Amino acid sequence: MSISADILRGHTDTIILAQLMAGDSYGYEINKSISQQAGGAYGFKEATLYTAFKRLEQNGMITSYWGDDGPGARRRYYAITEAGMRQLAADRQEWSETKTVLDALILKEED
Amino acid sequence: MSISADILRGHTDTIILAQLMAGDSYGYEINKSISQQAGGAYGFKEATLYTAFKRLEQNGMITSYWGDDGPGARRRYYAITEAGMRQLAADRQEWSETKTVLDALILKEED
DNA sequence: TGAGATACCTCGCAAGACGAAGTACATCAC
DNA sequence: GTGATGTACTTCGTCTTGCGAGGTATCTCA
Repeated sequence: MSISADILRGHTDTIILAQLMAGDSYGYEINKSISQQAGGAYGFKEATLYTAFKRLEQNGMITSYWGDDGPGARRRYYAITEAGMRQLAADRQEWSETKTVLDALILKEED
Repeated sequence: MSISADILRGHTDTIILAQLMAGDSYGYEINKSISQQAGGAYGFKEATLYTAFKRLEQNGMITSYWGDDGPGARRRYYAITEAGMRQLAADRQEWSETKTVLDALILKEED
Protein backbone atom coordinates (compact mmCIF):
# COMPACT_ATOMS: atom_id res chain seq x y z
CA MET A 1 0.00 0.00 0.00
CA SER A 2 1.52 3.28 -1.04
CA ILE A 3 0.56 6.84 -0.34
CA SER A 4 -0.34 9.03 -3.27
CA ALA A 5 2.07 11.67 -4.45
CA ASP A 6 -0.15 14.67 -3.87
CA ILE A 7 -0.63 13.76 -0.26
CA LEU A 8 3.11 13.85 0.33
CA ARG A 9 3.59 17.01 -1.64
CA GLY A 10 5.01 19.63 0.59
CA HIS A 11 6.39 17.11 3.07
CA THR A 12 9.35 16.11 0.96
CA ASP A 13 11.70 18.79 2.25
CA THR A 14 10.61 18.26 5.83
CA ILE A 15 11.24 14.52 5.64
CA ILE A 16 14.72 15.06 4.27
CA LEU A 17 15.57 17.62 6.94
CA ALA A 18 14.35 15.23 9.61
CA GLN A 19 16.63 12.52 8.24
CA LEU A 20 19.61 14.83 8.28
CA MET A 21 19.08 15.59 11.96
CA ALA A 22 20.49 12.12 12.61
CA GLY A 23 23.72 13.13 10.89
CA ASP A 24 25.16 13.85 7.48
CA SER A 25 24.14 11.43 4.76
CA TYR A 26 23.89 11.03 1.02
CA GLY A 27 20.99 10.64 -1.37
CA TYR A 28 20.82 6.94 -1.83
CA GLU A 29 21.19 6.21 1.85
CA ILE A 30 18.65 8.82 2.87
CA ASN A 31 16.13 7.32 0.52
CA LYS A 32 16.69 3.78 1.74
CA SER A 33 16.40 4.98 5.27
CA ILE A 34 13.11 6.70 4.53
CA SER A 35 11.64 3.63 2.82
CA GLN A 36 12.63 1.52 5.77
CA GLN A 37 11.12 3.86 8.33
CA ALA A 38 7.96 4.09 6.29
CA GLY A 39 7.66 0.34 6.33
CA GLY A 40 8.06 0.19 2.57
CA ALA A 41 4.88 2.24 2.23
CA TYR A 42 6.71 5.09 0.70
CA GLY A 43 9.91 6.16 -0.96
CA PHE A 44 10.94 9.10 -3.06
CA LYS A 45 11.54 8.75 -6.73
CA GLU A 46 15.06 9.73 -7.57
CA ALA A 47 14.04 12.75 -9.55
CA THR A 48 12.01 13.97 -6.60
CA LEU A 49 14.86 13.41 -4.23
CA TYR A 50 17.52 15.27 -6.14
CA THR A 51 15.15 18.07 -7.01
CA ALA A 52 14.52 18.47 -3.31
CA PHE A 53 18.23 18.50 -2.45
CA LYS A 54 18.80 21.20 -4.98
CA ARG A 55 15.93 23.26 -3.67
CA LEU A 56 16.99 22.83 -0.05
CA GLU A 57 20.56 23.81 -0.80
CA GLN A 58 19.49 26.86 -2.77
CA ASN A 59 17.37 27.93 0.16
CA GLY A 60 20.22 27.49 2.59
CA MET A 61 18.60 24.63 4.50
CA ILE A 62 21.39 22.18 3.78
CA THR A 63 24.99 22.21 2.51
CA SER A 64 26.74 19.51 0.53
CA TYR A 65 30.22 18.11 0.02
CA TRP A 66 31.75 15.20 -1.85
CA GLY A 67 32.68 12.17 0.19
CA ASP A 68 35.76 10.42 -1.14
CA ASP A 69 35.86 7.49 1.20
CA GLY A 70 33.67 4.47 0.52
CA PRO A 71 33.73 1.94 -2.28
CA GLY A 72 31.39 2.21 -5.23
CA ALA A 73 30.29 5.41 -6.87
CA ARG A 74 31.15 8.80 -5.42
CA ARG A 75 28.72 10.19 -2.91
CA ARG A 76 27.53 13.69 -2.27
CA TYR A 77 26.90 14.17 1.41
CA TYR A 78 24.40 16.62 2.81
CA ALA A 79 24.37 18.40 6.15
CA ILE A 80 21.55 20.37 7.73
CA THR A 81 22.24 24.03 8.53
CA GLU A 82 21.05 26.22 11.37
CA ALA A 83 18.38 27.62 9.11
CA GLY A 84 17.41 24.07 8.21
CA MET A 85 16.94 23.19 11.84
CA ARG A 86 14.76 26.19 12.41
CA GLN A 87 12.74 25.27 9.34
CA LEU A 88 12.36 21.72 10.56
CA ALA A 89 11.08 22.88 13.93
CA ALA A 90 8.52 25.05 12.19
CA ASP A 91 7.53 22.23 9.85
CA ARG A 92 7.02 19.86 12.76
CA GLN A 93 4.80 22.38 14.43
CA GLU A 94 2.84 22.81 11.23
CA TRP A 95 2.45 19.08 10.83
CA SER A 96 0.91 18.81 14.28
CA GLU A 97 -1.56 21.53 13.46
CA THR A 98 -2.33 19.97 10.12
CA LYS A 99 -3.22 16.71 11.79
CA THR A 100 -5.66 18.42 14.09
CA VAL A 101 -7.31 20.36 11.33
CA LEU A 102 -7.54 17.49 8.88
CA ASP A 103 -8.82 15.08 11.51
CA ALA A 104 -11.62 17.54 12.11
CA LEU A 105 -12.35 17.99 8.42
CA ILE A 106 -11.82 14.52 7.02
CA LEU A 107 -12.78 12.23 9.84
CA LYS A 108 -15.63 14.48 11.05
CA GLU A 109 -18.26 12.30 12.70
CA GLU A 110 -17.07 9.50 10.39
CA ASP A 111 -20.53 8.93 8.90
CA MET B 1 -1.86 30.65 11.95
CA SER B 2 -2.58 29.14 8.61
CA ILE B 3 -1.48 25.93 6.97
CA SER B 4 0.52 26.18 3.80
CA ALA B 5 -1.06 25.25 0.53
CA ASP B 6 1.14 22.37 -0.46
CA ILE B 7 0.49 20.58 2.78
CA LEU B 8 -3.20 20.54 2.01
CA ARG B 9 -2.68 19.62 -1.57
CA GLY B 10 -4.42 16.41 -2.38
CA HIS B 11 -6.82 16.74 0.52
CA THR B 12 -9.06 19.26 -1.15
CA ASP B 13 -11.37 16.72 -2.76
CA THR B 14 -11.56 14.62 0.36
CA ILE B 15 -12.51 17.59 2.50
CA ILE B 16 -15.28 18.57 0.12
CA LEU B 17 -16.65 15.04 -0.03
CA ALA B 18 -16.62 14.86 3.76
CA GLN B 19 -18.64 18.09 3.91
CA LEU B 20 -21.19 16.77 1.45
CA MET B 21 -21.79 13.71 3.60
CA ALA B 22 -23.71 16.03 5.91
CA GLY B 23 -26.08 16.89 3.07
CA ASP B 24 -26.23 18.81 -0.19
CA SER B 25 -24.69 22.23 -0.10
CA TYR B 26 -23.26 24.96 -2.29
CA GLY B 27 -19.82 26.42 -2.72
CA TYR B 28 -19.93 29.43 -0.51
CA GLU B 29 -21.59 27.58 2.34
CA ILE B 30 -19.23 24.63 2.09
CA ASN B 31 -16.27 26.95 2.30
CA LYS B 32 -17.60 28.85 5.27
CA SER B 33 -18.33 25.58 6.98
CA ILE B 34 -14.80 24.37 6.37
CA SER B 35 -13.22 27.55 7.70
CA GLN B 36 -15.37 27.31 10.78
CA GLN B 37 -14.51 23.68 11.46
CA ALA B 38 -10.84 24.43 10.94
CA GLY B 39 -11.02 27.15 13.55
CA GLY B 40 -10.19 29.77 10.94
CA ALA B 41 -6.85 28.05 10.33
CA TYR B 42 -7.77 27.19 6.84
CA GLY B 43 -10.12 27.95 3.99
CA PHE B 44 -10.07 27.30 0.30
CA LYS B 45 -9.47 30.07 -2.12
CA GLU B 46 -12.38 30.38 -4.48
CA ALA B 47 -10.42 29.29 -7.49
CA THR B 48 -9.32 26.17 -5.67
CA LEU B 49 -12.83 25.40 -4.58
CA TYR B 50 -14.48 25.66 -7.94
CA THR B 51 -11.67 23.84 -9.68
CA ALA B 52 -12.24 21.00 -7.23
CA PHE B 53 -16.00 20.93 -7.83
CA LYS B 54 -15.41 20.68 -11.53
CA ARG B 55 -12.90 17.88 -11.10
CA LEU B 56 -15.13 15.97 -8.69
CA GLU B 57 -18.13 16.26 -10.96
CA GLN B 58 -16.15 15.12 -13.99
CA ASN B 59 -15.00 12.10 -12.02
CA GLY B 60 -18.51 11.25 -10.98
CA MET B 61 -17.93 11.87 -7.28
CA ILE B 62 -20.58 14.56 -7.03
CA THR B 63 -23.52 15.87 -9.03
CA SER B 64 -24.81 19.42 -9.15
CA TYR B 65 -28.06 21.29 -9.68
CA TRP B 66 -29.17 24.88 -9.50
CA GLY B 67 -31.09 25.93 -6.43
CA ASP B 68 -33.75 28.55 -7.17
CA ASP B 69 -34.96 29.29 -3.67
CA GLY B 70 -33.05 31.68 -1.42
CA PRO B 71 -32.45 35.39 -1.71
CA GLY B 72 -29.22 36.74 -3.14
CA ALA B 73 -27.29 35.22 -5.99
CA ARG B 74 -28.21 31.87 -7.51
CA ARG B 75 -26.59 28.85 -5.95
CA ARG B 76 -25.28 25.67 -7.46
CA TYR B 77 -25.86 22.80 -5.08
CA TYR B 78 -23.70 19.72 -4.95
CA ALA B 79 -24.57 16.19 -3.85
CA ILE B 80 -22.22 13.31 -3.20
CA THR B 81 -22.70 10.16 -5.31
CA GLU B 82 -22.25 6.51 -4.44
CA ALA B 83 -18.84 6.60 -6.06
CA GLY B 84 -18.03 9.69 -4.05
CA MET B 85 -18.87 7.89 -0.84
CA ARG B 86 -16.64 4.99 -1.73
CA GLN B 87 -13.87 7.41 -2.57
CA LEU B 88 -14.30 9.19 0.72
CA ALA B 89 -14.02 5.92 2.62
CA ALA B 90 -10.79 5.13 0.78
CA ASP B 91 -9.46 8.64 1.38
CA ARG B 92 -10.16 8.39 5.08
CA GLN B 93 -8.26 5.14 5.21
CA GLU B 94 -5.36 6.72 3.36
CA TRP B 95 -5.31 9.68 5.70
CA SER B 96 -4.96 7.38 8.68
CA GLU B 97 -2.04 5.62 7.06
CA THR B 98 -0.48 8.89 6.05
CA LYS B 99 -0.54 10.10 9.61
CA THR B 100 1.27 7.00 10.80
CA VAL B 101 3.93 7.21 8.14
CA LEU B 102 4.52 10.93 8.44
CA ASP B 103 4.62 10.81 12.21
CA ALA B 104 7.41 8.27 11.88
CA LEU B 105 9.28 10.32 9.31
CA ILE B 106 8.75 13.87 10.49
CA LEU B 107 8.49 13.55 14.25
CA LYS B 108 11.09 10.78 14.49
CA GLU B 109 12.78 10.99 17.88
CA GLU B 110 11.99 14.73 17.76
CA ASP B 111 15.60 15.72 18.25
C1' DT C 1 33.21 -9.63 -19.51
C1' DG C 2 28.94 -8.55 -18.41
C1' DA C 3 25.17 -8.31 -15.12
C1' DG C 4 23.66 -5.94 -11.18
C1' DA C 5 24.05 -2.84 -7.39
C1' DT C 6 25.48 1.66 -5.98
C1' DA C 7 25.19 6.51 -6.88
C1' DC C 8 24.21 10.78 -9.12
C1' DC C 9 22.02 14.10 -12.57
C1' DT C 10 18.81 16.53 -16.05
C1' DC C 11 14.85 17.43 -19.06
C1' DG C 12 10.25 18.15 -19.71
C1' DC C 13 5.45 17.18 -18.68
C1' DA C 14 1.19 17.00 -15.71
C1' DA C 15 -1.57 18.26 -11.98
C1' DG C 16 -3.10 21.12 -8.38
C1' DA C 17 -3.42 25.65 -5.83
C1' DC C 18 -4.54 30.12 -6.42
C1' DG C 19 -4.00 35.41 -7.68
C1' DA C 20 -6.53 38.29 -10.42
C1' DA C 21 -10.26 39.72 -12.73
C1' DG C 22 -15.01 39.57 -13.97
C1' DT C 23 -20.37 38.85 -13.67
C1' DA C 24 -24.80 39.21 -11.19
C1' DC C 25 -28.11 40.00 -7.59
C1' DA C 26 -29.76 41.57 -2.99
C1' DT C 27 -29.65 44.55 1.04
C1' DC C 28 -28.72 48.52 3.71
C1' DA C 29 -27.00 53.11 4.74
C1' DC C 30 -27.03 57.82 3.33
C1' DG D 1 -31.62 56.25 -5.99
C1' DT D 2 -27.10 55.15 -5.57
C1' DG D 3 -23.08 53.32 -3.85
C1' DA D 4 -21.01 50.08 -0.70
C1' DT D 5 -21.07 45.52 0.98
C1' DG D 6 -21.97 40.70 1.05
C1' DT D 7 -23.41 36.64 -1.40
C1' DA D 8 -22.31 33.57 -5.17
C1' DC D 9 -20.18 31.71 -9.21
C1' DT D 10 -16.63 31.44 -13.15
C1' DT D 11 -12.42 31.53 -16.06
C1' DC D 12 -7.55 32.43 -17.20
C1' DG D 13 -2.90 32.04 -16.64
C1' DT D 14 1.06 31.24 -13.58
C1' DC D 15 3.85 28.80 -10.24
C1' DT D 16 5.49 24.81 -7.77
C1' DT D 17 6.20 20.17 -7.17
C1' DG D 18 6.44 15.22 -8.27
C1' DC D 19 8.22 12.20 -11.30
C1' DG D 20 8.76 9.32 -15.84
C1' DA D 21 12.36 8.71 -18.86
C1' DG D 22 16.76 8.80 -20.01
C1' DG D 23 21.72 9.16 -19.10
C1' DT D 24 26.60 8.72 -16.68
C1' DA D 25 30.18 6.39 -13.75
C1' DT D 26 32.15 3.02 -10.45
C1' DC D 27 32.57 -1.31 -8.01
C1' DT D 28 31.73 -6.40 -7.14
C1' DC D 29 31.05 -10.99 -8.30
C1' DA D 30 29.94 -14.85 -11.14
